[in-house]
Amino acid sequence: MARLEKRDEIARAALELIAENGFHGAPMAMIAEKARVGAGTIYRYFENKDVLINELYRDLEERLCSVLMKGYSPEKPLRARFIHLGAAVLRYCIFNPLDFRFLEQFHNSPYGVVHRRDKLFGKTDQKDVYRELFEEGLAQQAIKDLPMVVLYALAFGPLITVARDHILGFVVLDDSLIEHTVMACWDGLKRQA
Amino acid sequence: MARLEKRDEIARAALELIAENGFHGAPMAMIAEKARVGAGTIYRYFENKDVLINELYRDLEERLCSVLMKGYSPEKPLRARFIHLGAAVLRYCIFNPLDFRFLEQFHNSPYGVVHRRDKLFGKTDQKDVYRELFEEGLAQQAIKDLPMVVLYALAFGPLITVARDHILGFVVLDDSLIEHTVMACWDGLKRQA
Amino acid sequence: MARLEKRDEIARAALELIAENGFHGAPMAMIAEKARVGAGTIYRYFENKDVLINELYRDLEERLCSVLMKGYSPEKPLRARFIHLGAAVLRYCIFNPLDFRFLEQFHNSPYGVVHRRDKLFGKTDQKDVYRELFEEGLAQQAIKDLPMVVLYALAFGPLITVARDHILGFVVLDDSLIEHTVMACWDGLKRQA
Amino acid sequence: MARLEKRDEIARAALELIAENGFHGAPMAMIAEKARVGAGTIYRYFENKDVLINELYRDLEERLCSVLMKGYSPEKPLRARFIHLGAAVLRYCIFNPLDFRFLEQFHNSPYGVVHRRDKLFGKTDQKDVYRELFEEGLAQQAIKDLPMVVLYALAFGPLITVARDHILGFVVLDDSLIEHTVMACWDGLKRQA
DNA sequence: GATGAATGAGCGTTCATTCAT
DNA sequence: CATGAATGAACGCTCATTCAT
Repeated sequence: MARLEKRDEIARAALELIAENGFHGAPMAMIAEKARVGAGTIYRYFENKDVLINELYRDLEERLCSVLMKGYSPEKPLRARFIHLGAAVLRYCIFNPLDFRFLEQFHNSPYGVVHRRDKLFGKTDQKDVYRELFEEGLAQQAIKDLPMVVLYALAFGPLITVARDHILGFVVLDDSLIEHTVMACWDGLKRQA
Repeated sequence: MARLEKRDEIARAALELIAENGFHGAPMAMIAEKARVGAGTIYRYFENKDVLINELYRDLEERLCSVLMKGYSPEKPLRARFIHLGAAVLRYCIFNPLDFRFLEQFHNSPYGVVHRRDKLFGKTDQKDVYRELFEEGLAQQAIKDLPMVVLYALAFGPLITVARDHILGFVVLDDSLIEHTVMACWDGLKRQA
Repeated sequence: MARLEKRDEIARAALELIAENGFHGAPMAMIAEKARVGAGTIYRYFENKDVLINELYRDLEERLCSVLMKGYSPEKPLRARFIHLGAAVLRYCIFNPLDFRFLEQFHNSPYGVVHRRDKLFGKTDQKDVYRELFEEGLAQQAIKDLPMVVLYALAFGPLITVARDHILGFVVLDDSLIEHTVMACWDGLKRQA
Repeated sequence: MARLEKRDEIARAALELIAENGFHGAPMAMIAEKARVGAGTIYRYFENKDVLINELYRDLEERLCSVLMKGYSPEKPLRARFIHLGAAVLRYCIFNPLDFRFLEQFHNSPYGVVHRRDKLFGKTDQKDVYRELFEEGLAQQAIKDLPMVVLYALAFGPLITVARDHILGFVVLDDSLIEHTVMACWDGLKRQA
């Protein structure tokens, strides 16, 4: 098995177990077993459990980001772009429930806090398609004049909540409902007439 | 120290530690130490850690609920009532960050899932002021015709996100911003012209 | 409640719980509850758990001894006397399963060893009807010339085993079977032709 | 150290401590210390304390059984065979006092009750040399017509009692005394002329 | 005298991490 | 390199005993 394959095997196993059972329901030994490697082997690829979790998150963010950008065209109107992105996020979460569950675990933990702080206050220079979109909307006076953080909240807050409820079976999101939910988020963002 | 005082001492210590470090960062021994009682003492007041956590939640829910209803008048128009509730929730979270952090930990855990399921699908008969408000809004065709679960998401999703960001210091919510944020949530809910 | 009544209440509760659950399945708090007294109260009557257990045993031994002697007449022939005693022991055990279970727990524990040592090697001066009977049998050359300890074993070993099996439901001892079992023990003891 | 050596080290330590102090006087930490391994190591070899105890018993039963059968020839007369077995049991207990003390602890505990029930009422298909012997004796009308359970009691009850007393130093069993004791047990079993 | 709340050492068990093979 | 046996600190919880009321 090539080096990268083994790393992936471990990452997949870890993500799955953490998604299903939380950080504390995913002991390293269980991850090793699921990945069909020795327990010690994990430490050749990841310095320790914290590092493993953070790298898992990075991988996931990248994957999600590339999905979001598929079919995204900056020429379209703001609303259409927002709805494209929102629907893509929601669909990704729904069709990749393990990824979503992991993301939730991550965000709701000390890991997530640190990560979010870094993201909001520089420390990272990755361009953020949402930030761009919001800034453009602000410049055009198309969306409400609220702090960036609040705009994020209005856009993502409902999506995350609704995705979790779908995965838990509290609601069934079909294509139409996804669209309507994202449109409702837009209504929250946009300047009202 | 009176019985109730000691119970409260333990509850406060537990809530604080859980809020700050999560369930797994709040061992019983540490709770005992913080509450300045013996480790065994906790078990005179709470059958076990699970029960402690659930009672903490119950207490908190009650406290929050009574705050929400203070000054709530069912005669006011829908929008005004929604904004009253939303602003009250947000203010509570901001001024009681430990309570809020605890609530988040709780909701994002098996405890929370069970609780939410019971709440959504009967099993509890406490009347829910939000549900009533949404049902009235639906009947009046004032808010969007979406499943109850989605309405909750549109109403609470942004508030929770924004409350967390305030507590983490990513944004400062003053009275005006609180009001505007809640109004934006209402825009998300209400039927657009 | 008079002092002795309360002592008895505690003793009965303790015996019952120990019989049913073993020493470690009978916490002091549970004994107190069953005896309807405060946990601390037990310590007014018994210095500590060890003392309680030993006194329980003493009480029981006394009770058993008095039952054995009921209807015992030293004038009857050896065999008849032996059978009287053996059947009485067996019947007592069967009709007082809690007492028997307690005795077993006691004998099979460090308590029992100490007690037995004291009994065999003096330290106690209570006269022992069995010892007398055996000594008489030895003198008459009616029973086998074996050490006293072995004679005890031949007499009691089977009775204890069979009593336990009855209580556990592995066999049902009726009057006839009791008699035959005790007679078989006598066959073990007596000098064969 | 090889895997089996370490398992044995743990098993020996556990057996010794349990024999000397009972199940509750043999905490896992103490077993680990005596076996010179870490506390967690025990759990690589035995799922938990219950399993450890049951495996200890199994091992012991096997050892004892193989000793019993050494030199046992089914062609010999009943009495000779019985005496061979009885003397072998007694000798084993005397020369392996830790094993014997452990067996006693085991039999006098919930573990033992379950095990005995299974043994008496099927659930196990291992052939039992004693049962065979008794059945043959019954068929030949050589031993008393009593329930199997009572026959066991007459055969083993005295042996167990006497073995314990030897180990505790209350009597010294030499070869001659062993033989005479077992013969006395036979007298208890056999039909009297 | 009687109480029962409080204690804290001790229990069985888990698991992130190390290191000899 | 890869392994997985070994570790031991830490966990949730129990209970004999004490002592303020």
